[in-house]
Amino acid sequence: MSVVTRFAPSPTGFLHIGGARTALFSWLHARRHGGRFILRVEDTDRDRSTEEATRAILEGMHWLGLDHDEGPYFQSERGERYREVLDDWLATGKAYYCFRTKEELDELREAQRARGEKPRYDGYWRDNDETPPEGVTPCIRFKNPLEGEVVFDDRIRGRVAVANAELDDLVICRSDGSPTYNFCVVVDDYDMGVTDVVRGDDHVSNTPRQINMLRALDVEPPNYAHVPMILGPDGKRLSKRHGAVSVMQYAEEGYLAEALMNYLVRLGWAHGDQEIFSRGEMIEHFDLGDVNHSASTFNPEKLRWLNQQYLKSLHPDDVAWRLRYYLEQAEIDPASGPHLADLVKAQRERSTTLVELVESSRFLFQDFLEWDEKAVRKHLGGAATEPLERVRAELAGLEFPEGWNAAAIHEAISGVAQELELGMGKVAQPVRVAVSGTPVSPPIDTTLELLGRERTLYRLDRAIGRTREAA
RNA sequence: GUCCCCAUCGUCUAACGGUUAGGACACUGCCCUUUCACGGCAGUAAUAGGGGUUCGAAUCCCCUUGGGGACGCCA
Repeated sequence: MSVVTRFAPSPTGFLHIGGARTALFSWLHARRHGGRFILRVEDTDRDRSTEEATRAILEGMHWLGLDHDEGPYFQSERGERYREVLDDWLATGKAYYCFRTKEELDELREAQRARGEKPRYDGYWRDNDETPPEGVTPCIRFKNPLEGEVVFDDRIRGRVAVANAELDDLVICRSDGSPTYNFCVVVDDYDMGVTDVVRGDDHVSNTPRQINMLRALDVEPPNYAHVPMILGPDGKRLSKRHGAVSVMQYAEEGYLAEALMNYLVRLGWAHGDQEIFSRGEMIEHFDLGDVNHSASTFNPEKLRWLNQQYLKSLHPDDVAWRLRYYLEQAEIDPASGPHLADLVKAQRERSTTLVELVESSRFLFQDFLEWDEKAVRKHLGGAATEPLERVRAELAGLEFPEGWNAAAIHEAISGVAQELELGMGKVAQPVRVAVSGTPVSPPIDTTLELLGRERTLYRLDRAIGRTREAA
């Protein structure tokens, strides 16, 4: 049988790291086996679901390249089908109306907790012919088996067993007529032919209930694979209300989708000692059976490292193309500076994100107004006047653009250093501070090549003004 | 509280009964060097604790401890 997996987020917020990894594993499993990957939006809770969240999730999936073969389906559009099953179960005694009010249930649970018991519905209306109380709109509950145990073989953690005595009759339809999550999942997974349910760890305890409902539907349950949670740096579970960050936030911060995917796939899964995986390699090697059993902690440092690895290995034109967006976000006109691919080649070894790359390159597009005072004191004192003037004179002799290249610039600068019997540092650093305002930039010849002749000479003049004053 | 699950360096992980317990991030040192990086080399650092099983246990079993999840007319 061909594999069918699904990702089924509830549209109550953005797509965060945890959800993205679950989606990735599910997608990978489908791709690995040449199966289909379905996207299904679980919006049965109409109060909390928003269209905006749906869009955000779709956007995140798209950015990561997690393409679906079917959907997105919306549970909110499948009401008729749910009603049909509900009516059938009611008619055949697999489900029943429950007239317990919210208040009664709260009381019940409180008392149970006080007695040290597991809080649960007491089954009062399960087999009850009493006349229903006035004015109470009932909800519908599923008749969970009272005896025996539910066993399933989790693809990730192996055999899991839960006694039916631990399970109560859960609400499958609210008193307002809307079906609930656990019920919809069961109907949908069956209708959509899902063969492998890959989902978060937090769903293990739902699984036995869902299996019981599947049995009520008279179908065999799918395979289940519960992937462990992702923890924040504090060791606490990453959730929407606790430190979870939208994947699109990473996009905004200049991370590459490839890097994030690579980071995510290695969180809870490994293939020997391999750290870098192309999309194809992930698909080729991924196996649910190799997924770890324990939760893992999100490590931003490693993500940064990976991002730089991708920055360095991707084609410069590709990176340059993506860079435009970040330049514009930083209010930099991409046309007002060096060729972007050349810029990428020069800066990617010292940038971990595209945002960083943009910031450290700003001086190549715009005149800087702020100087790094410490660097000025150190490198633009009176002693720097002569080297700077000499360099300026040499560079002024180079024609632009034919003679303006790193090799010629390097020759000019090292020539000055030799003439003045100074180390390269004594010449290059003043020049660097002069043109960038900081003590850090790519190799000075490359920096000047990227900056261009006109800007270079202007900034050298400006700096010489300062060194003279300092003298 | 009850049920379920989990446990190798600080972090991500390798090992699928026999290894000096390997790799990666981070950290430290050295090398390279016109700065910062990149890169190279080296180093610190782990099988939670206790019992079994076995010739042999990180690996299998039990207990303890610690962590997580679930216990909704949320998903």
